[in-house]
Amino acid sequence: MRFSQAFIPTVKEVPKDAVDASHILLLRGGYIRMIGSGIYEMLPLGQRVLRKITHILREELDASGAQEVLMPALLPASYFQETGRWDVYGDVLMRLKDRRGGDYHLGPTHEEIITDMIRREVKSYRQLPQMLYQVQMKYRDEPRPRAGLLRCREFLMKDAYSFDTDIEAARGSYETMRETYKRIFDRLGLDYRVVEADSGSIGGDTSAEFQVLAQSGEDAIVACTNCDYAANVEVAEAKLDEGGEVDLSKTPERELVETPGAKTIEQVVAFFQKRDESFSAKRTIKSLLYAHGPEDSPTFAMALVRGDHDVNEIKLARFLGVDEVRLASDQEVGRVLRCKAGYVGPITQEEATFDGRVVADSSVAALADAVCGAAKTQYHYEHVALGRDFEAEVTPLRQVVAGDRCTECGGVLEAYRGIEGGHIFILGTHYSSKMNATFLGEDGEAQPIVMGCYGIGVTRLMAAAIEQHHDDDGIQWPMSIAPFEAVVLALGKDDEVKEEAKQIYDRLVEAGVQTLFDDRDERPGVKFKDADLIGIPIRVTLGRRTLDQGQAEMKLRSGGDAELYPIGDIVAQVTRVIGEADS
RNA sequence: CGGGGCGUAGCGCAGUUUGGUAGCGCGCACGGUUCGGGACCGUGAGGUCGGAGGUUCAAAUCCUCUCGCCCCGACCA
Repeated sequence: MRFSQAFIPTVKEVPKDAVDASHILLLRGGYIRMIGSGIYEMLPLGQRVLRKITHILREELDASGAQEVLMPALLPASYFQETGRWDVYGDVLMRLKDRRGGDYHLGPTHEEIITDMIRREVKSYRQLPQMLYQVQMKYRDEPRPRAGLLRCREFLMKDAYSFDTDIEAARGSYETMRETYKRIFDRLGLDYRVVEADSGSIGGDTSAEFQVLAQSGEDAIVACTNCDYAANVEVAEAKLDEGGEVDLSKTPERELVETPGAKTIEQVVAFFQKRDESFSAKRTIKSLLYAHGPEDSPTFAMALVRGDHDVNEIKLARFLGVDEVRLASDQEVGRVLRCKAGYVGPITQEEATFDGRVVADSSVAALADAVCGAAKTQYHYEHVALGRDFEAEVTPLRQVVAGDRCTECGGVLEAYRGIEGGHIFILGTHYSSKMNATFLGEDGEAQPIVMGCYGIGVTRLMAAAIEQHHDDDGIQWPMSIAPFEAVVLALGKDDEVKEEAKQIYDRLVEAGVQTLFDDRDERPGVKFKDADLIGIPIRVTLGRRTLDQGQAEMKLRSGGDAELYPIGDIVAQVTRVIGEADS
């Protein structure tokens, strides 16, 4: 492609509304444009990258035995109504009506549709297993689209679904996909971790996320420095804090202390540090009132963690045996405990009795002499201990943090931020039983098909790759997904230089190298800046000076110095670099 | 949904406090000089000031309503 004829509208200034590196660079490099909140156009460069990514996806999925299909994006409501997700999905579903008033929506994911496709055709165990996938736009009315392509309302996704006769076979499909995904993410040139994750509202029990490591990631994950264990902090486990008998013999009697204005752990610590400089949040108990169940008559439970820890709400909900919990409002705290939020504690005052469940993290059980809220506005207790001053059910309840010990091997856990690039699930019979997708087994009995589903956010990965591979000047694409493998710069207006550069370009194209030829009537600086911004991995530069020596220059966008080669060797050098990147 | 911010030329912004003929930089067009890291000089085109209503002799500026976008949080296969 000749740059002079290409539609690559690069921009010098940073667009006002972009904050994240990938968003800024995709906009500046002329890859994408926004036409509405969370809705983007793919310009030629962007579309080329997308095609590179989907090409890799298709190659690996086809090789694993999966077959590509294409389902509609526009869906009649009846399918989601069948499984209840028409209601469960709430505002996230992009809903619309046809001219007759019939309910429709745009597909946020396609479990129901593919299950219907299968149930209509599959009658016998002989027709299983099946693994189907598609690459298609998905629609979600996100509460808050953000960061360009990282969280959109319309986004390209590869979704795959497996159908097996029993759970063992389904596990096999899941493992196959897990390995396929690893090959895909490796080929995309991404630094990632496969982590244990929450299955969320899609249902099912076993799932893993493919997290692309990046500072700007929305997800917090931990990974063991010693073994393979890695998990989203939503579900991460850590070795329990040293249990054993807590020695209470030296713990003084509980004492009510007036702590004016000390509503946060920070303020409480500051207050007690006035008397004892060594006092820290590790000696406090943070008490939080949670609500669950119906909004109009919720049930309350109290969660206790050490002051320097955070409650893991997913663990709390699971322990309580409910779908989800939410923090009680200030009004609810006042009604239930007769004190203000900030002074909540497990030991209630006589004017209020708390009859809900009290759940404490195991680290709280290890405290022999702690400070906690007194459930009385402006007061805290000091010298309290679980088992002596109050009772609670003890369970791992807190969010795992860096420095915690791995449950598998005892190694130290490290914290990362990650971008969820892929998610694989074993769904079991969650959808097939609701939708009556059954087959006849060898014994002639009808039974529900066992399913799995596997997603990869294609547009999101395009942005994630940039979050991971860029510098101040622009993008540094991995070779496998770069819009072009090489760019040839012809410097100056010199016709001879231009002609020679054109010949290098022609020979590269002939050698099968995807090449962009910057033949524009621009000053050298502009061409260098654009080449860096767009991020093409290999840059070949020809100027008057190098031409006079019969040489051209090759430089890698990823770093290193520019090297001069005889013009006749340039093609071989470029193909060598591409070959090395492939292996 | 809660909190904060922003809508003025294609892009980035000033002008709004204190109403009085809409400006700057980049980009764009033309001419000239320049040509290995986003050149310089000159000339020029380009704006319903997000939209609607109101106050006023007069509104980008004041008032009311409304739409859109961004950030933090809540939320999120």
